[in-house]
Amino acid sequence: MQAQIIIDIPLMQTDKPFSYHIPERLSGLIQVGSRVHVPFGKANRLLQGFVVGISDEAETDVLKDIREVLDLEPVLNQEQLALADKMRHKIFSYKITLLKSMIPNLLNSHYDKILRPGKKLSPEESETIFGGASEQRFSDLSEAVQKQLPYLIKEEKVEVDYLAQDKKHIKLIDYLTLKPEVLETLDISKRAKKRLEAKEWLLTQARPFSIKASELRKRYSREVVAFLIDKDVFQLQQVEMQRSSSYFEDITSSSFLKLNREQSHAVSEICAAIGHQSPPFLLEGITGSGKTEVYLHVIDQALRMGKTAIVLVPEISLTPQMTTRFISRFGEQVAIMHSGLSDGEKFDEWRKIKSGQAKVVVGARSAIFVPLENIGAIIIDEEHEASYKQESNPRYHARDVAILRAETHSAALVLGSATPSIETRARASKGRYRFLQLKERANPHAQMPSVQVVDFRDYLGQQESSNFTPVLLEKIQEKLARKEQVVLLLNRRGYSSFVMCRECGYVDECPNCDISLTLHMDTKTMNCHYCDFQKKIPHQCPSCGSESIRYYGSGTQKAYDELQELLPEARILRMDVDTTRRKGAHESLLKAFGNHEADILLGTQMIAKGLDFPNVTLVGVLNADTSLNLPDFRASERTFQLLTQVSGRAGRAEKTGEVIIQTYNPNHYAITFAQKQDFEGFYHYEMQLRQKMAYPPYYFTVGITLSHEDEQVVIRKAYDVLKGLRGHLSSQARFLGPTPKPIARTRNQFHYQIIIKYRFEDHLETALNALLEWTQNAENRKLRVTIDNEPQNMM
DNA sequence: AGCACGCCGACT
DNA sequence: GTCGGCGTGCTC
Repeated sequence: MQAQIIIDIPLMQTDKPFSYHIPERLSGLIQVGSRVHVPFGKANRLLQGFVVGISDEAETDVLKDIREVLDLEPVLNQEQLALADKMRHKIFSYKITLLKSMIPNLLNSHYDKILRPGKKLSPEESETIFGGASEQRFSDLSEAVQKQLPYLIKEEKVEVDYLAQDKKHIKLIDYLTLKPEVLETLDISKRAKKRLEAKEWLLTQARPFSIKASELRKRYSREVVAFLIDKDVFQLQQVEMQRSSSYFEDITSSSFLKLNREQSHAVSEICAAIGHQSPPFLLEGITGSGKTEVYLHVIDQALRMGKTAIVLVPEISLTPQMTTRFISRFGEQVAIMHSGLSDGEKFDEWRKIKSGQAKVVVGARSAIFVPLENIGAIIIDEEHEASYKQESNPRYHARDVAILRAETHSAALVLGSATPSIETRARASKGRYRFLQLKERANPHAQMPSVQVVDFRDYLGQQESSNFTPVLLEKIQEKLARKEQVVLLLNRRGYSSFVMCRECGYVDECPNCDISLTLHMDTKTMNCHYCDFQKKIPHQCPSCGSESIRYYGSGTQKAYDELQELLPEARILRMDVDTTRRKGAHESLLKAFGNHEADILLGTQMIAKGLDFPNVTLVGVLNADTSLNLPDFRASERTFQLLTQVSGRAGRAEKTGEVIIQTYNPNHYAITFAQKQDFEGFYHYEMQLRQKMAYPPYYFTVGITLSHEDEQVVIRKAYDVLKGLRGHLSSQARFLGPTPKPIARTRNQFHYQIIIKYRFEDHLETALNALLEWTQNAENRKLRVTIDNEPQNMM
C-alpha cells in the first residue's frame, strides 16, 4: 500500500503529491485527509504532509516509509480535498497553502519551523507543542514521535492539554437528573403554587429526565429550584463545560418573528431551492428590512430538512449582538468562528462542527471551509464587504468558494446586502443570480432617516474647528439636550498617530518602508506597521536637533479633542485602532455606549457595521470625501456603501433618525445617491462609468505585484512581465501600469503593480502560469511576484 | 526549503 | 592541484 502526500513546502517544485509506502504498523490508521510525518529529501528531515490518496499499486520504486500519522480521524474530508483542487485553477497559490487554510490553525502551527530530527527544542517550544501540563517533556522531536506523543494521536490528551493552557475558560455546570421516586413522595404545601407547578411539570417529563440547573432556573424561580435540590429531588452532577460553551450562558432563547409579505416571499423562494441545483440568490434589502430574520427562517427550514447551514458575516460585524441572534434561535447547534477566539477555542468549535454536534456555523471569511456535512443553506451577509476576499495567500474570495460548495451540496446560496457590490447586482440583472428585493422596513413604524448634506465650503474660514460645521454642532447639542445619543463617523482609513518636528516638519519614518512610524503609547515605542522595526520615542528631532518634536494624534484623537472642547459636558467615546487594539476592547466600548454611559460615539469605519442602538437619533459623517479620492475604481462604491450603512444606524426604533453628511463634494453622485438612500439609482449610474472606463463587471481584472529590493530592477522586470503577457494574450486585453504601489516600499522591497483587464482570454491561465514559471528562474531569485485574481483593493 | 552536484576562478 | 563560490536541479 502506498499513499500520495502533499508536503508542507510551499513551492512550485514541490507542489505535487509524493508517494510513500505505508508501513505495516500504520496500515488501517492512515486515511485520505489525515496529516502524517514523512522523511523528505537527502537528509530525511521530517515534514508534515496531507494524505490525498491511497493506492494499491505494484511496487515500482523503493518508497520511503511514512513515519507517523498525526490524526486518527482525517482532518480533511473528501469534499474539502476536491474543493482545493477546484480552487487551484483560479487562485494562484500552492495546494498545501489551500489545504492548511482549511483546518484550524492549531493543527498547523509550530511545526513549520521546528520539525527536524535531532533539533533541540527550547522548554517554551516543548511546552507549546506538547502542552506544559502533560507529564512528558521532550527536547527532541524524533524521540517524541517514537513515544507516540499525545499530540493529536490521542485526542483526549489534546483536550486535557488545551484546557490546562487556558484555565480561565473552564466552567462547571450543574446537571440535574431527576429521581422520580423522591419527587413522587415529596410533600409540598398547598400554598406553594410555584413549587407545585414545578412538580407537576417534572412529573410529566419523559424519563430519565435531566436538565441543566441554569435551564431550570429560567423556567422556574431560583427559589423553587433551590427548594427542589434541597429536598434531594435531583442527582447533582457537575460537568466541565467546553470553553466555547460560555457563549451560551445567559442567552435566552427567542422565537421567530412574523414576516411581512416581502420577507415570506423571499423565504419561500430560497427554501424551495434547498436540495436543488439553483443559481445563487441576491437578497437586496434596505437597512431595517429584516434580512437577518429571512436568514433565520431559511436556516430553520434547512434544519427541519435535516440539513445544516453556514452564515458568513464580515469580521467586524461579528459582534456579540450579531451572534446572539443566531444562538438564541438555534441554541447549542450553533458554532461561532471568528478571529477573536484563541487557536484552542477555534479548534473546539471546529471539532463541534466535525463531530456533527454543530449544525449552524456563524463565522467570518474562513468559516466557508468548515467541514459541515449535508449543507442546506449558505448565507453571505453584507455580501459587498471587501473583507470576504483574503488579502494574503491563498487569495480566495469566500463568495466563489461558497458557489462551489453550494453546487456540491445542492444548497441554497444567499448573498444579502443593502448595498450589493456592483458586480453582484449586475449578475442579478443578467439572471446569473436570482434577484429578491426587500423594499419595506420590517418594522413599519420605523421611518427612514432624513439625510442632510452640508457643504464644508460654505463655512470655510468661519469655522471654529476643522471637523465640525455649525450645522452639525447645533444638531448634536439638540440631541444631547434631549438625552439622545449621537454617532459620529470619521471616514479615514488606517491613519494613526505619528511624530513630527514643528521646526522643520520632519516626520519620523521607517528606514525600511515608505511610511511614517506609529506611536504606541503602551510600549513607549515607535513601530512600523509593515515590518517589525521599532525604536524609542525621539525627544529631539533627528533632522534638525530641535526639541519641539511633537506627537500628532490620529484623526479621531484630534476630532475628539475638538469636540471635547466645544462640548465640555458631553461624554464622548472614541473608537479607532488606538482604542480597540486590546482584545475585547471593541466589545466593551460598544457595550458602554449601549448602556448610555456615553452620549457620543466617535469612530472610524468600524462603528458603521451592524450596530443597533435604539437611542441613537443622529449620525454625523465628519468627512465624506476622504474615501472618495482614493486611486481605486471602487472608491465611489465604497463611499456610497459606507454612507448608506452608517445612515442606517440612525433611528432604528420608534424615534426618527437624522443624518448629517459633511463634504466638500456635495454634488458627487456617490453622496447624492446616498442622501436619497437610492441604491438602484447609484447602481445604474455607476454601471455607465464602469462600462466607459472598462472596469468590472464589464471587464475581469487580475492584479500582478512585483517586489524587489532594487527599484530599478523591479521596474525593468515589470516591463518584461508586461511584454510577456502582451505576447500571450489577445489584443483585447488591456493593461494598466506598471505603477508603484501607493506605499511604494515596505521591508526594503519596492512594489510595482500591473493590472490586466480582459473580457475573454482563453490563454490567461496559461500565461499566468508561465509567469510563475519564469519567476522561478535563477535570475529572478530575489523577485517576488504575487498574482491576485479579481483584486478588491487596487492600492 | 535544504541539500548535493558541478562548474569555475583563486589559493595554501 | 584543491578549496569554496554559486547556479541548477531534485526531493516519493
